[in-house]
Amino acid sequence: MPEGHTLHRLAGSIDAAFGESTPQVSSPQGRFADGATLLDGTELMGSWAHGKLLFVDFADERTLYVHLGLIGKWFVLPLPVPGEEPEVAGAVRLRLLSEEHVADLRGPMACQVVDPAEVSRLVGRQGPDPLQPDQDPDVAYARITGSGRSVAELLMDQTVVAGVGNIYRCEVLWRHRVHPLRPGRTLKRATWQTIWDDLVALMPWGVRTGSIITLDDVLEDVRAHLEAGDPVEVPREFAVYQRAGEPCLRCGSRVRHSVVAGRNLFWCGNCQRRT
DNA sequence: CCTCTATGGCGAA
DNA sequence: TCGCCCTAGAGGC
Repeated sequence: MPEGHTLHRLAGSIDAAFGESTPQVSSPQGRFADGATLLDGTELMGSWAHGKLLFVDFADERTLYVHLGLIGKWFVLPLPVPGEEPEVAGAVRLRLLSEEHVADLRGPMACQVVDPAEVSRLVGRQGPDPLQPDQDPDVAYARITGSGRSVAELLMDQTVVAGVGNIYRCEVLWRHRVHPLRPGRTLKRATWQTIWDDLVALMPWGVRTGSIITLDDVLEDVRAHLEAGDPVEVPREFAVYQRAGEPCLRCGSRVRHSVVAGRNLFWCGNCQRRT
């Protein structure tokens, strides 16, 4: 699940469930025992994200920094029975518990208590985040334009753009007909601006729904349901991601696949051009 | 039961 | 470029 939208959505959930309260903090699995002890009994001020980095601010300048990595998951749920702690299932690194909510964190790549200087350092290394206001896409373009690295690689580099993962990467390149293996230096400023604007438009729907939406017809459907106040179930449909060998939704040509820098890359060999 | 995979990222070679 | 870390769920036998 974890591309940037997941973390921003989580930050919102944690804020809503635990903001300005003092949850019990524990580490049922034991691997975050010291950190849990440090935070337990401290007021949780609020939660926020930059790209794929998630922060939970506690009092006394203590911040919980979490990176889900590839397989981490954090479930924030209302208690089935208020006031009654649910049993722990699986390897729960960190649990937040209030009278009304529980939040179980499993399998994160990073889970640690950091000070404000470390927060600045971590965020300072990140590129602009399409999910936040007042971000500067030129900071990203400055790193793209001179680079011999592929556009695919650059889009996944969190120091270039923060929050884009493999799905948004593959899909947004398809949407703008950009071949993923083009060197960054061949990407025109206007094309980058279009890609950035598209991420700014698309990713909030991921935050809203909890699912990555990159197909316009899916987006229209979801928008209509939300406006009507209907419950929405977002179909897991993509243009190229994990569709190797299937026909491109735009031109019918076969979707290509290759492993680049250890990650699956998908694109249409016909309508995504190298030039 | 086992093996494989995943929307990440790090460090060693 | 590769191996490795973290976890759960799916699929094969």
